[in-house]
Amino acid sequence: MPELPEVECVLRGLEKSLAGERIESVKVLREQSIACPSAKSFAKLVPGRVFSDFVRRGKYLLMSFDDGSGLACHLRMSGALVVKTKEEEKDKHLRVLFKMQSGKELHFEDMRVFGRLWFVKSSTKFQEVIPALNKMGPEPLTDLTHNYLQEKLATRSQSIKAALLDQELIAGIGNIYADEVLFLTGVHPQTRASDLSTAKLKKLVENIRFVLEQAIVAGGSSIRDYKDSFGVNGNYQNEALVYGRVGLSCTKCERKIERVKLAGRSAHFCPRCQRR
DNA sequence: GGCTTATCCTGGGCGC
DNA sequence: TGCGCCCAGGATAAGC
Repeated sequence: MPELPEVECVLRGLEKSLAGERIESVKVLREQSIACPSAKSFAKLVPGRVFSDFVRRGKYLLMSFDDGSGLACHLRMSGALVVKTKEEEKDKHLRVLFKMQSGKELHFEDMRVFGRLWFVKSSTKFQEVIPALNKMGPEPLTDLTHNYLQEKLATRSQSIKAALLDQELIAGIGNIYADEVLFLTGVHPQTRASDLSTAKLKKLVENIRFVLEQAIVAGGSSIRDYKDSFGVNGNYQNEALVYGRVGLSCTKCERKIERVKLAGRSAHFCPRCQRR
């Protein structure tokens, strides 16, 4: 499931493959995948545009065209943007097909149909069409500091796990990396967010950077449904320390990894290394 | 206002 | 083999 590192890997791949490419046609196979405008308008408005800039904000992919308009995408749980040739086999979960003038194809595949695409006119900013972008917290790789977290978490009574998943607090962290970061920091996921000491917050920020950077280097995670823009699975799942390891031994102390339901999500932790 | 829970959606895994 | 149930989770709406 794509989080910040996976989106970053997809973005880098798309930039390599599609910069300067002109879209010839668009076929929407599942109308639900288009958030804005209507699927019909989307298919009519996008052809003829040329990809120029590629930017990531949190888990959003923001792709600008040379005329100032743009294409935004959120992969949600199972979405993938894959560049293929027209000879390659079409995935059965193909939702939107972009054909380039050069013969390349961009496939938006999405098994669970949670992913969304937006077309943004040249006179409009991405933030005007996607309000979530206005409220999004700092980028963890570049702008996050422990002072910011300390200030924001001081009055939060919710769990630290729920807080890490809040995109308005920090952009881009999802369930997998939140669990990994908390394990490395030695913090139980159910710890009250306001209870973390300054030292723990400093360590938390360091570990957020470390885990996300490691995951990008590994090409993202392949736990469940993620693949990059070349259709290749990542390698980070081989390095996950707690996520998806319920009942297996902790890599530090050999206690069995446990799982609890928290904020509607499963939280994986070591009961000895992450005491409440 | 802060927080939790339900909802959307599909396929894989499991038990019967 | 086939059926039904449960689970996975990001964003958002609804409810407390």
